[in-house]
This record gives sequence, structure tokens and C-alpha cells, in this order.
Amino acid sequence: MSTAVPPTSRDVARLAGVSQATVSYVLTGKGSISPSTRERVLRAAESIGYRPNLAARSMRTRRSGRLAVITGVAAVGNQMRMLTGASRAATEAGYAIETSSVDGSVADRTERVLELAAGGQYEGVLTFVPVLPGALSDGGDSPPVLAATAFDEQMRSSGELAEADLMEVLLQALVAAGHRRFLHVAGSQEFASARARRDTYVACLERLGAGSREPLESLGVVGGEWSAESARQAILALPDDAPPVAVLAANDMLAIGVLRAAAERGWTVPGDLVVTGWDNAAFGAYTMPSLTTVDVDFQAAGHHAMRQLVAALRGEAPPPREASLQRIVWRESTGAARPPD
Amino acid sequence: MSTAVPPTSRDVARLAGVSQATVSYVLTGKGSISPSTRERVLRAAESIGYRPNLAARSMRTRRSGRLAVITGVAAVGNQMRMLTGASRAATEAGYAIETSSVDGSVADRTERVLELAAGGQYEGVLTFVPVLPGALSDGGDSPPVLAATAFDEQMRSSGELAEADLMEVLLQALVAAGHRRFLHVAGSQEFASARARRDTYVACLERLGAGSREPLESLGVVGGEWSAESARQAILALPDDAPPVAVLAANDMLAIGVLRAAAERGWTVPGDLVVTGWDNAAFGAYTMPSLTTVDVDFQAAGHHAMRQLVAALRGEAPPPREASLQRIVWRESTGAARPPD
DNA sequence: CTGAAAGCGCTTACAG
DNA sequence: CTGAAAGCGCTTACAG
Repeated sequence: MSTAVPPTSRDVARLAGVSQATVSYVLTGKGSISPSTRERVLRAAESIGYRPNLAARSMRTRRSGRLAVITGVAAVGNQMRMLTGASRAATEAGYAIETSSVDGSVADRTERVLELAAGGQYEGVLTFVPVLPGALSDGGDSPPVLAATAFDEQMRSSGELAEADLMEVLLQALVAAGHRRFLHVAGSQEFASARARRDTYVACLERLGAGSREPLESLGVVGGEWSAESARQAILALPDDAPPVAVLAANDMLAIGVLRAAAERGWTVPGDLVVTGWDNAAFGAYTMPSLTTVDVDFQAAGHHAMRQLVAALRGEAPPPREASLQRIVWRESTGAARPPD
Repeated sequence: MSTAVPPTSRDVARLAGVSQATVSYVLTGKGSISPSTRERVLRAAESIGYRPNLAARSMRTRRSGRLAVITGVAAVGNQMRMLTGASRAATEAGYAIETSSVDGSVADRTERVLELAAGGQYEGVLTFVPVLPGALSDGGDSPPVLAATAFDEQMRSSGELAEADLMEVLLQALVAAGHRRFLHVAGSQEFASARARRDTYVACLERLGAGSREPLESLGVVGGEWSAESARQAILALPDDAPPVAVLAANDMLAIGVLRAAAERGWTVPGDLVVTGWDNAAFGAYTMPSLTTVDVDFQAAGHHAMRQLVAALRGEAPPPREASLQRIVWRESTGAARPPD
């Protein structure tokens, strides 16, 4: 519609009766400008709908104002929610984000992330897929690279997604409900979240076992990828006398594979098996039986991860940790088990 | 790592022993440059790893080289797959894409799309969520705005996703298997795909009914949003004597809601009810029973939609229609029904 | 506290 | 077929 040429800072200057430099100082907040001049400039800019030409600014400052987000092919729904949150945080901070999808091995993905970081096009990179820890950096000479789904010793990530505290709550409740035999169906161990859930499962079971009168038994950790089929296979491979057993799956997709396999074997849920998932996938409330799971606020997680990235590239202190983004949703697949309070 | 200043076209010119203008002509393919000079410039650019500064180019050409993709909050997994394909197509065409998530009413979304199109930051806009047809444009004075999930009379969209031909195949196969009573659980009618599936259901049932010895009966069209809960409610509202009935749901999320409701009412699937979905969601192979559905290649759809956008903004003819991106996947929820061949 | 001037890296008439 | 020069819209020392 509007074939009109967009106004420039020179137009604003002319209108406000100041120099172009003054306009720039007001808009970037850099120079020290008198309140009255400042006011006048702002009003002029407003009145003609001035919006800085980002390309010109970028060329002059050698800052692109753009951040890259790396997505992968797994758990696309969760990533999209994270992207929404990250996108909002980036906009709030004055950055635009560009999305780049990668697949292949962890080495391939890492290579790609490194390329993007070195390309000079982006001021920072946030990855939703696991890469080798060596690729992560909190800035310094090169653009910061943060991971939203992994964490390492240097804490260059939003740990929330990797938090597995609720695995302990799940286990405690199941023990309290009388369960004594357990199995963990793990997710891809490339993901810190999967590692955290597995580690917490193993550690908690040991600890709880030591403190309880009756012995707790773990049938171990099976699976290792994020596919329903891997979970199904793991359950089909169980000995016939496995039940009664409480199966803690690393996410809902795995859990539905467990449900399916149980049905195939003629095991009832929550009779012979109880099952829990993670992520609160939309389908989980409608399976038969519905899935007990851990609701994760992916949008908030994406928002927070992006805020961390922005803080890193500005050299600011990381934003405070958000209140927990996770919460257990008890449904039919765990029978009468409920959290101890 | 590399604190080195990236090479400029001037560096390339110096190295190749030509002027900066010549380098530009070679790289943009605009001027007429002798093959030997051209070769020399290309080699020089290659040798020092020259990559054009997009900000500078953009400022000079007043073209941003950036396209906006609008995503929404529903069917996030499908959208992410489309985004992956669109992203690839954009890169192939030399564009970068930025993602912007919108929600709210169709009016809100339309407003947002219009803003983005008018903002001057993007050369084109592709939306994965429905907007008012008036917002769509195939270019001209303003940037083109295309929709990947809707279509209108002017065909400003990649119709593939809206294609519902397979609904007819589904119905024919079910009729051939002996089904006589049908129900359609529709998706949100804002989506062209949902409208197409509903319309095809209605039209086919009429046509097939007219041509068959035994009368076909439709229990009608219910639902109208993309939630499993709406489908569940629709089934719970059916009269007790509804079965046997073939339920054609507009997507898999709806179908799992149907499955759940059937179980709650004590109706067996595929005995009392047969059920079909759409989209081939990952969980559909693991429900009990597994879901017959329509597999959709969302990545290819996104790729094709983006190619259309690029063609529109370049004033080129739209790319040829892809071979069908859809295919029926027969599973347990339809019992013995199979396509007539 | 404010302005004149240079320059970021590119493209594109224009002249040769 | 090639080069010298201007200018896209901004920011930022520098001088006042």
C-alpha cells in the first residue's frame, strides 16, 4: 500500500530542529542530551512514525541485532513452544531471531552451530538441540552460544528443562502407594534432560530403598531414544513375571509406547503396570488410561533461555532463576497414587 | 575465536586486481563481465572466504533479504515441520527467515500480519495460521503475503495442505467394507484444511449414497475445533444407538478424543465404531487401537509454500505443484477396511 | 549539551 | 568490458 519512503533520522532531526547526531544520541541513549531536546526529538520521531533502519545501524555498529536459534527434528512441538517464548524474549530485548533447523549426528549439529556462531551474522546462538559442550561459550571474543536443553559444568544453559527433581516426587508417591518394583524407560542420553531423569531415577531408588523397610527393586534402565517404538520394544522384552511394576518413562511419547506394549502383552494399566510420562503432551489426557505426567512450561523455558543469552552477550549478570517450570499432573495411569503431603 | 575482521569486497577486488564495482557485478550477476575476470574474482573471493555483508547490501538495495513466517499456538508440531521445510527453501533462494508467533482471534492475527508486511523489514510474509483473506496479496506494490494453510479464490497459497481428496478414498473404502453410517468430527473452520475435509465429507457422502444400493446415513458434522476434548464431548453427546458408525475425524488429536470417549461409553473400536484421523501424528501408531490416518509431508508443504512466496516476490511464475504430499496409512482403528484397488 | 563530518560495505548509474 | 564516485541511513569520535 504505502509506496512512501520511510522517514529517516535526518527527517526527524529536521522536524525537531536539531542535528542528526542529536537524534541518534537520543535514540540510542548514549550521549547526554537535555531533557527538553530529548523530548522534542522523541515527539518528532513519534509524529512521523520513525523507525530506525536496522541495516544501516547494523552496518555502522557492526552489530546485526540478530540471534540464531537452532532447532532439530525431534520433539518438534516442544521446541515450537520454546521458540515462541524465546522469540518474545528476543523482541523484548530488541533482537530479531532467525531459526535454523539441523539434524544429523551430534558432531554434525555441533559443526553447524560453530559455523553459525563464526559467520558474523549473529550476535548469539541458542540451541534447542544438544551439541558438544565444547561448542558452548558464554561470549568473550566470539558470540555466545547457549543451549536450552543441555547444561554443563559452567552452567551455560537454562537448567530448568534438565531439572528432574520431580522424578523423586513421582517415585516417593509410588512407593507410598505400595509399589516396590520399578523400571525406567530412558530418553536419548544426548539430552541433558534425559540424563537428569535417568540419574535421578537411579539415585532416588537407591536412597529410598535404603530407608524403607521393604526392599525396592529396579528392573533397570531401558530404552535410550525418544521414540514410542523403543519404549514398546523395551516392554515387549520384559520377562513374563515382570509385573507388578511401576514404569517411569522419560517422556509421554515413550509412555504411550509402554501403554501400547502393555496392552499387547495383556497387562493391565494401572493394574499390572503403572506408568508415568513427562512433558504433558496433548494426547496424554486421552490415552486409555490417561497418563500421569510432568507438565513443563516450554514457553517460559524458551523465554528464560533467551534472556540468558541476551544477558551473556551484553555481559550482564544472568537473569534470576524462574520459579519451577514443572508440575506433576496425576492421572489414571498411576491408579490411586498421589503425592505425599 | 576469530577476532579477524571479515574480508570485504574491496579486499576481493584488490586481490583479483579489479575494481570493487567489478566484484559486485560478478557476485550479483548484473553487469557483463568477461569470463576470465569473472573466474579470477570468484577465485579470489573463495580464497579469502569472502561473504557479502548483508546489512550493507540491504541498505544499498533497500531490500532486506528477509522473509517473515507467522506461526501460531495450535498444531505446533506440524508447524515446526513446515518451518523446517520453509527455512530450507528460503536459504536455497538466498533469503533468511524470521519467525513470529501470534495468537488471539483471526482479526488479531490478521492485524499482526499486516503490520509485519507494512513494516518494511520483510520482503514477504508466509503465514502458517489462518488470517482474513484480505490480508493476502501476491505482491505488487507491497510485499507478498501468502498463507500455507489456507487458500482463496486467487490461489495465493500452497493448496496441498487443504487438499481433502483422500477423505473420499477413506469413505469409499469404508463403504466397501460395509459401513453405512458416518460421522465427521470437524476441525476449526478457520483452517482451509478443516473446511476442505468437512466439505469433501459432506459432498462425497451424498454422491456415494446416491450411487449405492443401500442408503448411506450421516449422523452429521460435529466438533469444530482442534482439541481432543471437543471430539470427546461430541462422541459423549451421541445417542446410545449411534453405533455401528464410522467416525472420520479431521485430525489425529480429534481422533484420540473419539477413541477415549468410545472407551468411556463402553463402545469398542473397531467393533462398534471405526475411527480415522489425519496428519499421522507420532502417537497414532501407539494408541489402542492404532489410528488409521492420512500422512502429510509437512516439511515438503512448507518448502513448497516458501517457494511460492519467493516466486511471487520475484514476479516469477509459481513453482509447479508437487506430487501429492498425502497418503493414507491404514491401521487397526478401521478394522479390515482397505482401499479399493 | 550540540553539530559537522567521516565512514561502515555495498551497488549502481555514469563515463570511458 | 571495466573503473571512479556517489550515496543508502546510521553512529561516533571530535571540536566547539
